[in-house]
Amino acid sequence: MAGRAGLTAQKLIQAGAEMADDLGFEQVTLSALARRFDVKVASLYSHLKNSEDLKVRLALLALDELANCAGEAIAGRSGKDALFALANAYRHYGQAHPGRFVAARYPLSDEIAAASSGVKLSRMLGALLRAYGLADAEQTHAIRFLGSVFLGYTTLESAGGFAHGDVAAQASWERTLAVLDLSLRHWPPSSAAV
Amino acid sequence: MAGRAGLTAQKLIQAGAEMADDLGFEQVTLSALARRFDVKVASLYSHLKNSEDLKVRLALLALDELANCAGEAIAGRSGKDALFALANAYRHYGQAHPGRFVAARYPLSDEIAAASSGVKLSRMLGALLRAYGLADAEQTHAIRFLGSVFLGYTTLESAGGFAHGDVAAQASWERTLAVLDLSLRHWPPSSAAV
DNA sequence: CAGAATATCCTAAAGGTATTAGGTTTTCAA
DNA sequence: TTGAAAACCTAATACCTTTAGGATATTCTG
Repeated sequence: MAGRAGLTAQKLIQAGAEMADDLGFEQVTLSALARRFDVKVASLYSHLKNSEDLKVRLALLALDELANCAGEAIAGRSGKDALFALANAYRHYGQAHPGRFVAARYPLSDEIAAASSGVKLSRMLGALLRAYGLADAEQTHAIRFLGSVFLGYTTLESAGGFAHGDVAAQASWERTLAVLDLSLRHWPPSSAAV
Repeated sequence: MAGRAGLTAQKLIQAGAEMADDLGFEQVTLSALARRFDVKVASLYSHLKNSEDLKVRLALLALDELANCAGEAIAGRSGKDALFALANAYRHYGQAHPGRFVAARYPLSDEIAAASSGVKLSRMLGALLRAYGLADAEQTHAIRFLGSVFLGYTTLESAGGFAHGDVAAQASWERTLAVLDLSLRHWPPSSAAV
């Protein structure tokens, strides 16, 4: 490798991730990144395709870190224990890395999403569900349900949705986890009405 | 009123909402809006404070429409019927107005959020919950849970999260509704573990 | 090791969006 | 009718993004 600043896509993404957590995902621009490395903006195009590419790679990084955290959390656990561990890992990642967490929700194309660690997360949920003994046909539904709750709750919480300071968010979270476990243990038959 | 184009904050917001549904929320810029009305960008500053103001007002419009839809849906219903009606209204609004739906998730400051129709939605959920006979202390938790599921599910669905085309999204939604009803009917006691 | 190939970084230029500071014209009301 | 207020404009500034093409350093190769 050559050059004077020793840039790398890796370094740029990493710096972008830190910048996202510090200043917010929307503040992570090519210009800001160039300033950070004391380099001209055009120079970044040797390492990144464009601005969109930067955001996508940040999303992929965040999804990967999230999947790793979740993976470590559920290691050696199963059933309710695994469910709670994964859920807590998910939530804690969002609290520790708010910018990356927003990045993880950046819309990806179908192909890119299919190759991302998002599918790892999805598979972990599937594996975790086996302990609950759901019918095969219900697996996908349950995975979607869990994903919805995790995404929705953490989004609301990180956006200050219910940070009124009054009722403890921690208590709501615990109730949410209990409800998830209860739902999976009593998963409804496919006769549900609209 | 004077001028030649007869602009109004109202008209601008309305046009912005339509533009959001047609082209995407992120495409709704002051420039695009000015082009639409064949007016110079600077002219918009007579009606809107700035770009942020536009987005906030679009968010408020969307939240208001959403609350109205939900309100109509639950009129004359209660319990499970009301829950399903509200949930379906929420989801259908998102499908009919994808751009506005994204706008509704635009982060608002605490004061603005407190004055938005988001609180109406929240109160509707609370009213709906009464039929389930939850303890007072559990109301807030349950509202947050429902809000999380609605937000999470519709976000994932509208983002193509599980639009793989294979497993029907409608079936997952029905299962989700059934699970919500079940959860509220068997709401766990406050002894939930972490 | 010399020269070629390549990757890195730069300057320059163009195009888009946002914002502010002024003017000019239109409308409305006293 | 005339003057204030509102609507709209020109002009200028400031970012951010992207492409084109040039210069320099590194690395590969013979």
